Amino acid sequence: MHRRSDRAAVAQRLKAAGLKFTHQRLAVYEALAAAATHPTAEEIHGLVKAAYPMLSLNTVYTTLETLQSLGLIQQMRFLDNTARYDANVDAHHHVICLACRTIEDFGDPSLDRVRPPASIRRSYRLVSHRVEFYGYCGECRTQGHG
Amino acid sequence: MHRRSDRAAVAQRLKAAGLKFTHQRLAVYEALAAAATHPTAEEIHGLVKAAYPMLSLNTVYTTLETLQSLGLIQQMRFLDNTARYDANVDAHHHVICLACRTIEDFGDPSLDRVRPPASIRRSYRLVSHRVEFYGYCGECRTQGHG
DNA sequence: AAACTTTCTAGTAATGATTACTAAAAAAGA
DNA sequence: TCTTTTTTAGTAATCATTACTAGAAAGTTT
Repeated sequence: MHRRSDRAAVAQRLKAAGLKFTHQRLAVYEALAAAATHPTAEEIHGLVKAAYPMLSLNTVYTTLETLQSLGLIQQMRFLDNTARYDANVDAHHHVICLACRTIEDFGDPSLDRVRPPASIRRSYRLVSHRVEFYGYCGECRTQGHG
Repeated sequence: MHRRSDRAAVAQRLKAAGLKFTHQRLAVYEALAAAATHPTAEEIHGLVKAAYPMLSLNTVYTTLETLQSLGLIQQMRFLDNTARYDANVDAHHHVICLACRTIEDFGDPSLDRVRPPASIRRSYRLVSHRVEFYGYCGECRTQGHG
């Protein structure tokens, strides 16, 4: 999840877009790339503050927006009204636990290939898709939820 | 979309749950059932106010929550940070236009049958899933967006 | 490296969506 | 009708996110 090339990729993409390469941008990106979960802006802020105590939540928001516009990360929304972020921009899908709301990623070539009906394909120029599964994870079930 | 049985279904489900059958609840449900789009709470409020001018936005929120907990409607979130609602609780999927953000429903039996990898099926008790396609609708493309 | 130019950050304030609280109104039952 | 309980409408509070701006940092030129 945290290859050495990531840092270079961020620098390169920022440069190509005429943007500056800053500690804050790298810190936000690396925190997200290292996270196994899909943190919210506030959670990312908490992660990064250990190393950069004065980095503001506001900067986390603008940095996430910047990284997203460069295609380095993606934003997604599930059950709650907070945006969650993911440094994995490859096609992948999600399972969301309805009890603890944990979100797990997985890849699946057969899900990558699904297509909508022909009528939809005719009227839209499609660029991506995503499959979300909802259920109850093993841990929540052993605790009697779901 | 607006079968006569809907009204009776609402009354019945409310009764079964020990809740009261009110004008407001019916009005919210019927506005949503009649809508071809996936309105936000605020949009529903706008729709309902024509008939019930003093119905508050607050009541729309609590009513939507009530109807959702009874399984009569469903809430979903896509690109923006507002919840959208749908009276269609049957399995169905969505295409979202990245330019105008319109959301279109469609049914597709083959998409209803997709399953995640075995490892996920082993660890989760799955209850539902949903496929979301992102792209650009015909109208936006003729206007040069996407 | 110093000076210069431009972009970025941090802080505060503002906005927008949603929830909390509560007195008064409406529904359901006796 | 009277009583009991739930619901509504209104206001205020909260949470996520965006707007604005002066000072700080990055990149560039000398």
